[in-house]
Amino acid sequence: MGTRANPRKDERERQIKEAALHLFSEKGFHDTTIQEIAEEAGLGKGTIYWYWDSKEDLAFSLVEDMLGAFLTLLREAESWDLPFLEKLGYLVHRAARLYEEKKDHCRLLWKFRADRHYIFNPDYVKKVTSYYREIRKSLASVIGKGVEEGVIECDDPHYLALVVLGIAEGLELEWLENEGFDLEEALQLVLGNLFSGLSRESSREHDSRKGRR
Amino acid sequence: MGTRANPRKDERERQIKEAALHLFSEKGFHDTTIQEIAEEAGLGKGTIYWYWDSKEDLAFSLVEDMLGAFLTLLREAESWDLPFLEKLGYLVHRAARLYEEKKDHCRLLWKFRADRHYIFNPDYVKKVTSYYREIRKSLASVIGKGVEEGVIECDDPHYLALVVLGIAEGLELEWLENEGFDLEEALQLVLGNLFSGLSRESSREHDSRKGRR
DNA sequence: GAAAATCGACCGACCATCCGGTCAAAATAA
DNA sequence: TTATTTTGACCGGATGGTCGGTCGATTTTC
Repeated sequence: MGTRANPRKDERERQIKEAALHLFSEKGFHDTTIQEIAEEAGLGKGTIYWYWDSKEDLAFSLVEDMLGAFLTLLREAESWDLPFLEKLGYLVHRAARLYEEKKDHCRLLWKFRADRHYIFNPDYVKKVTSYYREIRKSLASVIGKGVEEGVIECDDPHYLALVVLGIAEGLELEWLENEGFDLEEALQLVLGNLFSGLSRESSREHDSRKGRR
Repeated sequence: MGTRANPRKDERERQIKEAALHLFSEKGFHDTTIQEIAEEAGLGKGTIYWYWDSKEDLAFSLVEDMLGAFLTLLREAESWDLPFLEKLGYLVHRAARLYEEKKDHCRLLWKFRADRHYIFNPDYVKKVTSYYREIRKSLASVIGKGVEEGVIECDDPHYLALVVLGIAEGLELEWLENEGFDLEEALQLVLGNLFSGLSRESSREHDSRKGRR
């Protein structure tokens, strides 16, 4: 029994996601109502439930869009054939560009991040957590190659990945909250100095801080 | 109408704040109910409204406790009579200790931060924003003294303060989310390399990144 | 090719529930 | 007794999700 294809499916999903992204990123999960999303999309409330199972479900698809894009970039970076420091610089450039392109997604992730456990049910939380873990692993692998190359000294690339992601997130926050803040410039400044510190310290005999745990 | 002082006032406020801190920091603002706070404090729901005007009001007093403590530390630091790099190192030490002591406050601030505009009414938001502004100003002043001392080169201490706070917040997040992450060590590593980069670059002739906007 | 039958996208009134805040009354202290 | 403190039943507003129904488009039938 040939079920009819829905010719408007893509357009509807786009409409709804666009409206949801706009509202969630501005007001957070709890203060955005399905009613508002429907209104902004120019559709009836019930229509949203035709395409998604729940408010949670809709929200998650937006989270996944961003985390997936970022993870994809990192995976790509793992295979770039560049000297470590250049690779890192280019990665920062690409990441900053991605953030710029998906600024609303960034805002949304930020709003959801703190209490993702109380927005999402355990299954979704597991998925989100797994994205973050994969992101850390991928970055750790990039850093690990830098260690192999002998460019930096670091006993625990996974720890350093954590630090780098922390820096990135903190600066991302400043970028979101301060008009005119140049995210890429700040990242290059801080990470540049961090890694040049880690490489210099490995040639001199220095104190004990070498990105170990 | 000689109003009697309420001998239980302090104890009650402590009980309620303690319960609220615990619940807000764990579940965020929206998913914590007044009922739950009252239960955990071992009091009736109405009693909370004897001591505070609203849920918002109670939440704000906890935010203020932390922001106030941090700002006080920074103001103190402004008056320490130490060479810049030592002052900064000690400040990081003290800040890390404060965070450790008030870890639940940190969690709470973090949960509230993203959507403070939708938790608090405009008056409270103004107060919170003003705390953050004062914190930036105070840190910028500390950094400014480092510039005056000639220890670092930096065209815009206010911008650098933003970057440093971003780093601190990002690493704070990793610390909150990763058991065993040593916040002070990470901060010293990253800020140490950042500032030693900024001082080295000012003695050599280097490229254009010098913590300017 | 026109009428009839079927389908499925869409709608929005409605329901069940939740929760911040109120208040009258009870308990306690002075 | 009077003033203060505490309580929790109750109120009203809000909202996520449901579901019966509509209607235009597609398919079938003649």
